[in-house]
Amino acid sequence: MDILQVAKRARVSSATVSRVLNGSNLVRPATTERVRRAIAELNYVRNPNARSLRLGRTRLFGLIVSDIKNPFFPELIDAFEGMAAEQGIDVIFTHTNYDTTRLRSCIRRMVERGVEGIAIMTSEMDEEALHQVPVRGIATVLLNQPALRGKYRNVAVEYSEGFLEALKHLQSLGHREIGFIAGPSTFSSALRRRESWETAMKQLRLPIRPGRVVVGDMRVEGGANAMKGILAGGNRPTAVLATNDLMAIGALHAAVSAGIRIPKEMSLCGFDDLPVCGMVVPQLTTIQLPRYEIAAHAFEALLQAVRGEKQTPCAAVYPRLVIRKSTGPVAK
Amino acid sequence: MDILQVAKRARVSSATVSRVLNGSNLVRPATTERVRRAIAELNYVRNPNARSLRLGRTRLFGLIVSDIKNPFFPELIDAFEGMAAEQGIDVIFTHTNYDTTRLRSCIRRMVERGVEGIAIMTSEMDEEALHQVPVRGIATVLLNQPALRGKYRNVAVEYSEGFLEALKHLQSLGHREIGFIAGPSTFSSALRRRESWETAMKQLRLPIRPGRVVVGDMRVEGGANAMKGILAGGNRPTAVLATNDLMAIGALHAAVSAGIRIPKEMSLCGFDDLPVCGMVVPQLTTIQLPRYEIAAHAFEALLQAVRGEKQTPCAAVYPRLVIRKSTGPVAK
DNA sequence: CGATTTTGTGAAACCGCCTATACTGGAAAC
DNA sequence: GTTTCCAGTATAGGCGGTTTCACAAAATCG
Repeated sequence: MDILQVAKRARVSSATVSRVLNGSNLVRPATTERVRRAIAELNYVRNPNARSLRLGRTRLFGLIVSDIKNPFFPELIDAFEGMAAEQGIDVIFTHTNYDTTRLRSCIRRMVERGVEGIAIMTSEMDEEALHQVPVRGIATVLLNQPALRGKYRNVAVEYSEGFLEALKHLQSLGHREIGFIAGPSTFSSALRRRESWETAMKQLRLPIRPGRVVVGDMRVEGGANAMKGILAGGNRPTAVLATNDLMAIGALHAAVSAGIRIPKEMSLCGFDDLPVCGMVVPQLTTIQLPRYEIAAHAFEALLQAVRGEKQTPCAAVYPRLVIRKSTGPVAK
Repeated sequence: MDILQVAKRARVSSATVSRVLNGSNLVRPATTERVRRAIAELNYVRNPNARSLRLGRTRLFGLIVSDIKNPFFPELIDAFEGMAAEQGIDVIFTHTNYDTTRLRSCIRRMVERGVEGIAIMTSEMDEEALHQVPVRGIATVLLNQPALRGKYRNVAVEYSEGFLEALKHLQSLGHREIGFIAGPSTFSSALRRRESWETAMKQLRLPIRPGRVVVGDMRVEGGANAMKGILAGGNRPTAVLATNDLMAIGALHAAVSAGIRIPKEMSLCGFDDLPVCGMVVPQLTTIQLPRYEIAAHAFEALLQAVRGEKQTPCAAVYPRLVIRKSTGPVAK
């Protein structure tokens, strides 16, 4: 079922069929029509391998995420894939499970598959694994890896902005004693969020007291435990921020179990804005990570690189506060 | 950077390099070693297009889902992609947004890309769109499309089993007056769930009363409205099942807002077992759809087909009840 | 009406890899 | 010492497209 069959049926040469297929304007309308009909009649589909081989372009992007089950990623994938579809680009997709070794093999698979660009939207990173990529002229874009800025395209998340906005919101409600549920410092993103929180606290002259920062495991459980820790300590804060929504939800459970009413007796704010934030009671105030924007920037960067356009400088996205029901005026 | 460069450097012919690459055993070890070194030195990666073109095999599967943002799908994708990676198969991924037109173009893109198998895990379906696939000998597996059984491989979900188990559970708690929040009948999966519920109700001799079945839009909002409808009617049921978890959660919100305590005054049961079920208060009892199993069956079916093995008969998965905190003994 | 330009089409050369077939040199058999 | 055989390697063709270039047919012009 190749181009030659079509050519024969339309009584033209394969070259003409190819021209019709590619919308060349130097084929007579009548001929075009004949070819079109032959294509339809034979139900012909062109072979992308032959095409890519000849053209040296695959129109294929790779997308690597850490963990698709983490609700942060689906929206990102959704947006990325949608934009790709619009451009006639297919996306091959893999996930690493936060495993650097798997990241390596993912990258390798993509390179072997001949992708023209790779978006590595993982929280873990391995500079070694990246080395093989740029050598082959494959465009690469990373998520929030400022350390590698300059070498690779990067979509930066300006966490501080988000925390600043959230803290201002709490401050305006009268809160001054604010706790923080951090993540393990082995997660680069957790670490960065924690630093950004501290920066924002200092900027607003809010006190960071010992025992007010508790570490959780980034999951619901961990958030619950962290909140128990906070409640156990004396001098309870009037508001608590969490590194991510899952921990905020855990904290919510723990607080409710302890008989603390949210937001009446304590305000709570998460980070990420997962869909679940609107489903818990009370609905969770949170700092929204603009996932669509991240995907859009990443895709745009790859597209520019592939097209050989000049690269716009490193993109940044700004988290935004989403006020729901879990924050309120400080109890008198 | 082709095989010839490598051949030149290793002072052999391209044929020998190819043999080394493909693990042929008729190359002398010393030669193999020379070629290996040349490959490493040149950092050579073979061109998958040329390879696929020659071999007629792409080692590429397509995966189509309705909506990756629906938490039902990520786990499925995760499992599918994981199994594919183990087999050295890449996965190209698209989503339809429940749009039949998009399904068509998705399938088309996959066919053009030359996938060897397509898993169409969507809730919408269009038999027309499928026609082009088997013609090209591309393996296809559908999710829960009994109408097309026989023509295509199919992973069937035996909804009735799940409903039966849930209803027995409720029955054992003393419930007899059980309501149902259905989905729009335009969704084939919603329709099938509703029918299965009715079947199970009849089987257990439970009464299906008018006004007890309310339709929602499959989202949280719709569930809340449906519950309001149920509460507005007289003769309130003591337990309510929902077609999916999101609507069950909406129903939960509505019930709580109306001052009804769950599960003390009313039991509630969802369907799907999304991660969010464990995060709401009270945690939601639900019927679990075994997503990993679905993915596994689908992948296995494609793999068998591609390998030309004889097809095992149509696979089926059985939902299972997960009892949490939203169901309890009927109020006296 | 012949010369020149434009326009449409075909032949053939690739793209990088695999592999059937042909060939080589040396070991084994005679 | 020749023949036979075989492991190891090279040559060449083809997978299905695209594209350059050459050429024929039609259109334009003097």
